[in-house]
Amino acid sequence: MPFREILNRLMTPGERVLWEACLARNACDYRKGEDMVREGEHPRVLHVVLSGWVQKYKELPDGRRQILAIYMPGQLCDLDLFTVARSDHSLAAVRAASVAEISRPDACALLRRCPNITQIFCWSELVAAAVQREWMISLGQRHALERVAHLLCEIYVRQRGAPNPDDGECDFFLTQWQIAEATGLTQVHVNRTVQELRRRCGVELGRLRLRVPDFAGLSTIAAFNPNYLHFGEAGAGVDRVAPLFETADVPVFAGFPTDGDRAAPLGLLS
Amino acid sequence: MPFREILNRLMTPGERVLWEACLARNACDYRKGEDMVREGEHPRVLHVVLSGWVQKYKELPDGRRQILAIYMPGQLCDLDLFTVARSDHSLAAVRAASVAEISRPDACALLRRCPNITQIFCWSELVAAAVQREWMISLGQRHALERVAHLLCEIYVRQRGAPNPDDGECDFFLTQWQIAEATGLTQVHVNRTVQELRRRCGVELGRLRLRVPDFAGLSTIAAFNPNYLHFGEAGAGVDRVAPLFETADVPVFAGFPTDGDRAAPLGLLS
DNA sequence: CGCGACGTTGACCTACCTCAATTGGCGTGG
DNA sequence: CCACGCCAATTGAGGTAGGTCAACGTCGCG
Repeated sequence: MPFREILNRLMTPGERVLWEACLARNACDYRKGEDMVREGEHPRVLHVVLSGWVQKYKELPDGRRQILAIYMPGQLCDLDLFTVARSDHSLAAVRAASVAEISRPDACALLRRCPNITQIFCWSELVAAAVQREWMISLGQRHALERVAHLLCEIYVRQRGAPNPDDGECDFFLTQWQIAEATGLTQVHVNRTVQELRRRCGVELGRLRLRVPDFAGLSTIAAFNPNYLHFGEAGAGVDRVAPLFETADVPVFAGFPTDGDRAAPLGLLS
Repeated sequence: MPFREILNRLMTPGERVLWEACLARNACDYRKGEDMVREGEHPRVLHVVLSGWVQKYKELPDGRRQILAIYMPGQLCDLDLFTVARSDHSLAAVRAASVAEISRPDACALLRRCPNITQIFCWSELVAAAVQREWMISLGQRHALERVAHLLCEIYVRQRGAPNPDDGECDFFLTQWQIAEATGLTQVHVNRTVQELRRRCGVELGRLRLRVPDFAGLSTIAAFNPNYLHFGEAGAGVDRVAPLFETADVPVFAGFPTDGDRAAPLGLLS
């Protein structure tokens, strides 16, 4: 269930036209590893993946680097930068990638005109946060084998959808070095771990493809539970975001203080 | 710069009254470790910390547990649950804590009435995401000493504000076991690490307090850079969230397709 | 006074890291 | 079409940060 299918399902045809026109205005190509946004910069534009994958990462002063998220075609990478004076992370191409850059005014105008699009991206931002939490468990609690298996499961499911027939394949653009940066392991140890997965359930990794002949086996190793991806909830999720965007001067609940009330705050928080 | 001060600065007095009235409607007390929301449950209410700390966590089938975030008084713990059919994480008291539970209808009504409050919490959700990213670097890249030092720095700064006079103290409600669950280490190793920090820069931890006689030293060990907390940007940040909430039927940009246009989508995304 | 929760210590172990060299595939230029 | 060079994957040997297990100390509280 690739993200762009979700978008197609959630946008009206009219919205889709506006959205794609917006994307078409300014597309950029990046080479492998090239930075699109660097930590500390003032963000000027929003980035939407058109083709290839994009990585969000952060690095320590001494060069250690952690990949924080992977974005696939259709995904908006940095809604958060909309609201922040200087970026607290970097964005780079995983390998050759094409990315639409949307200027702030264009984005504002579009979102203002299509509240539904705003809601879709707010919702997808929440899903991205859920994915981050799942990565935190990997980094903090899972062993190397589980970590790598879990990453493969996630990437597979994000492209092919949840309950899958065994044996299938999908794109896979990360090098073993990048897997290492995403999982907090060493490139060498990732290599050994991948070999172990090959041995145990026939996973094939290479030539930019991932083949999974035994998804059940792989997801058992990973203790993979796809709920956190919130598939199948997209429509309902977006609807539930809606209340945040409605404004009305309604009474909040019975006995509620009115705006005229200028009583001192209760000082509840201690 | 505790979160509740930020709230006070950003809300109008009128909003503050409404907000606190909302909090006052239903306050609950929890004991140490008691769950407020369990993974997989359908979330019914939003939780705002009144006193004590709250932890967001997730656990693996075999019981390994990762603390994902710590919430302090004034913070809304689970805006994301607003939009989700079943929670993908759990919420529990770090130790005895008092928490306001806001029903969905109340929350909708309040947010509808005070868009500014919605914006404040959307912004704070973005900051929470930034904190999560910083934790990911800890989990993936930092050594034990750096990890624990970084956690202490964060907790200290979140309570006392950014540039601090050396020597100060603050609340500290985590046990060493909980520090271990947050940092992905072992309780035993956390103990040894804390002792090392005591030796190196005189940190004192105990009796629910954290004393930091040499913050500069501690933050050097941690390579702590407080930018990710986005202090001092709260007001501007909230203003920048605003465009997401404005609706208008404006032309998006020159040459933009109109709603009448029902041309097929461009098929840009590949 | 006794119990339970936290913190502390020691001995031993292993999952993963480091360093370093080698192999294989692929795109490019001759 | 081949040769070169680059990038990614692989292999080996040896080291260490941090884990495991188990016991003991200490503080606060009922």
